[in-house]
Amino acid sequence: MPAPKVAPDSSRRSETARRAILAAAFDLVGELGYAKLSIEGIAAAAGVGKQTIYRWWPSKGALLFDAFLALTTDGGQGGALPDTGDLAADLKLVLRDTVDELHDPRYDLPMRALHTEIVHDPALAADYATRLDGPVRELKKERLRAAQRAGQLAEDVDLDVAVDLIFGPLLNRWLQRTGPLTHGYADQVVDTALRGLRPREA
Amino acid sequence: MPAPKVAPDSSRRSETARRAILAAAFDLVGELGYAKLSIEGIAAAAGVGKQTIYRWWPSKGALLFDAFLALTTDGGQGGALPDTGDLAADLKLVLRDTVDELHDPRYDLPMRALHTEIVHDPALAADYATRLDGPVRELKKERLRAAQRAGQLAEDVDLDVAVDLIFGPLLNRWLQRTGPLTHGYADQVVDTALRGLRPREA
Amino acid sequence: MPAPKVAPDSSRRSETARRAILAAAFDLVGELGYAKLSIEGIAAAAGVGKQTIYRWWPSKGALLFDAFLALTTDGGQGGALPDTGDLAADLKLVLRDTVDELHDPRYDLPMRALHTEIVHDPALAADYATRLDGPVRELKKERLRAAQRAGQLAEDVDLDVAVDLIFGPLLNRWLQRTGPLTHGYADQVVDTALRGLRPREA
Amino acid sequence: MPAPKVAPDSSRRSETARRAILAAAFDLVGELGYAKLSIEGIAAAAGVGKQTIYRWWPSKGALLFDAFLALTTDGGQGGALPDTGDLAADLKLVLRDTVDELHDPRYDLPMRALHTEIVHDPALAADYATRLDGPVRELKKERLRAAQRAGQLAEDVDLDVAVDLIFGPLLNRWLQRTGPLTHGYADQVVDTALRGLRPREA
DNA sequence: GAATAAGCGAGACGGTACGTCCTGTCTTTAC
DNA sequence: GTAAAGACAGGACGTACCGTCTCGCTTATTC
Repeated sequence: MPAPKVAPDSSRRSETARRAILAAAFDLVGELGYAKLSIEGIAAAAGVGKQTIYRWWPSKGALLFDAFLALTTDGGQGGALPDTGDLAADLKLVLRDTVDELHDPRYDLPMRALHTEIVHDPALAADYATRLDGPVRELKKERLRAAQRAGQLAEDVDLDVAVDLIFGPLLNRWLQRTGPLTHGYADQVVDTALRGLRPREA
Repeated sequence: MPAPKVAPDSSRRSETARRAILAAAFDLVGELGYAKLSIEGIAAAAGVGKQTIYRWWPSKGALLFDAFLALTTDGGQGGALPDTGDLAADLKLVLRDTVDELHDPRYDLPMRALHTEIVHDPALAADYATRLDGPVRELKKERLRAAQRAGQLAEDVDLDVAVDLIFGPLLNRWLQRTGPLTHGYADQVVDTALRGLRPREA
Repeated sequence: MPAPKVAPDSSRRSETARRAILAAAFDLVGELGYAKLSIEGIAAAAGVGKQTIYRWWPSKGALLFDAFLALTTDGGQGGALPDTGDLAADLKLVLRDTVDELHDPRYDLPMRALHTEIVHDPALAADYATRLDGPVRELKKERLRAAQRAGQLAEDVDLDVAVDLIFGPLLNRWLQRTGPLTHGYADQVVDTALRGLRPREA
Repeated sequence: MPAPKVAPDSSRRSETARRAILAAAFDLVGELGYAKLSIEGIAAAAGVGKQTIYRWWPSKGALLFDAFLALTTDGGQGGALPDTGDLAADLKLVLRDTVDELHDPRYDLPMRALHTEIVHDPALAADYATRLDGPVRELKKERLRAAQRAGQLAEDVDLDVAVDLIFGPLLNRWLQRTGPLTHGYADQVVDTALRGLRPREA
């Protein structure tokens, strides 16, 4: 074996530095955007040596991801989706909230940055699927399952496809700016996804 | 007026150089990926001075976009979507083709690169919407309109929303690698989008 | 013969352009200094195409030289050195004038630029020797010859060496800034050169 | 205080890099001449990043100067001028050596380059005066002082002026190529400077 | 007086170098 | 052995000019 690149001993790790780095990363990407974000800048803003970043994160994307995760976990509502019994209303509520969040400049740039890294880095994408998207998707599917039990959703629908249909369009429109991101659009997506495109049978 | 930054006189422009640059850009992004793509590299590969690139394109994204556009236009099928009378079958055909294309390494990296630039550059996004996505979307909507006339699609469906529902999920899954991108998935998306999520009324 | 690079037909030459170029060159080198002087800048300042400069001058140095020559010729006093019969006094007068001229910011930068080019370009140096330094040196030698006839200068002195001794030190001190350039220094040089360094014989 | 531009910590400086840079600079200017000397070229030849040059030297001239200084110091004879008791003979010896050195292609181009930079950069000129010209000039004056003590040089001669008269003409003729640079010329300069231009009194 | 040819302003071109910024590695010093 | 600090080799950035070239236009010959 040619020097297995011993993993750093995380027990000695400075929690202060870690937090400062994640905070600086999140702040800076919000200020400067993805293109102008640099490890050097993050290190300086965090009052940290560059090596401390390189020691613990394999890539800028991984760092960005952790910064996101820290944020989500810390203030995370973590809760399940609302269930008032009216599936359409509940979904519209959630999607409208998402619309609002995507309009928040505090999240806009960092999330765009994260998505960029995911697009180009399969390892990060896997991490994202496991640790961020996965849990959230599970909550969504849980709500849909409840709807199935309540007879509001077809039994034979693949829940992953359902989630893609309901939650994907918003993300697309936001990332690609193919159209305005409004509450109205959120409602239309929910209605259309639930009802389907075909005409009602007479 | 704040320094009008006179546009260069495009009548003097070298068509040879333009083509070499677009070809080099497309080839290089396919070879190296987005992260390692450099203007310097493109210039060298195209046998062109860097200034010739900076003179005519405002950003790496714009160049990438033009490279794409040139490709699409040149070999473009340009044609409308198939219309056999069976909407679901036709859509599945198109989506399956898209799946295959997204698996083609020749397009994978360049398209990821382009999408990245679009995510971060509103001006480019607008250009994309107008010149690439727009026309294609129009073709899609045309097929859907035909389906409406044939009574296969509800009259009151917003066609843009419909397009988003049908064609968006594939793109999302490809970009974010949230799941395998298969013909089966394409079929499921079409069926689910058309039929809707709700149980059939008895 | 491999394409003898036909010389341009100077009969068609635009006198307007020529003058504008020389004036712009002189002005710009005075403003910006040698290092920041560019052909492109001169062409722009003169309202002239770059090619018009490249057509008529082989190098930046040659152009600079012509600019100098034009200036000297136009306003040139051209006259001989003063001859009041008192060699030392006459030389001091001339050297003091030189000191003043070298302090004139209007001439300082351009002359430094010209000297730089001469140092590095033998062809230009030859031109300089023939067309600028030569005539002036001849006038100096003429004055010294008169002094010889008047018994104020040794008959066996090499006049070129004499000129070097009298006029060189000022130039050196100015170019290399090895000391202050004053009237007093000019006087000292003349006295010392004339009298020699040896003690008077008792 | 307007941005103190903190000086780099020279204790961390790499001696290897420093030496490689100075050597490369000296070699390259000898090969290519001043005009074609580039920081980029020096960095490449020295196997060094450009930044390492920009970090430690403020200008190309300063680097050139250090390259010279290193050379002089390393192999420097450092010694005083010869003193056989015969001032004229000793000076001729030294000047003839200088003539030979100025004909040595190994020194010609680098010295011309250095002089060019000095002419245009007062800060560098000051450095030159202090660290290179100064010490050498002191040695020259020391020899002249000895001559004064031996009664071979007038007591009231300003030694700086004397040095200028004796050593300046060679430099001038070399830089401006106003005439051939020979041993004979060196001898003539010494004789004329010592004896003066005036006829001997009967 | 029409044809032809040169000079002209303009500016795009393939290049080189600039000086800056950042990368990821390495070394030094302090804790 | 981690951390802050920062020098290092390397490489891309976007800009400025280089010297060449080609474009229409103007201006002189020359037939």
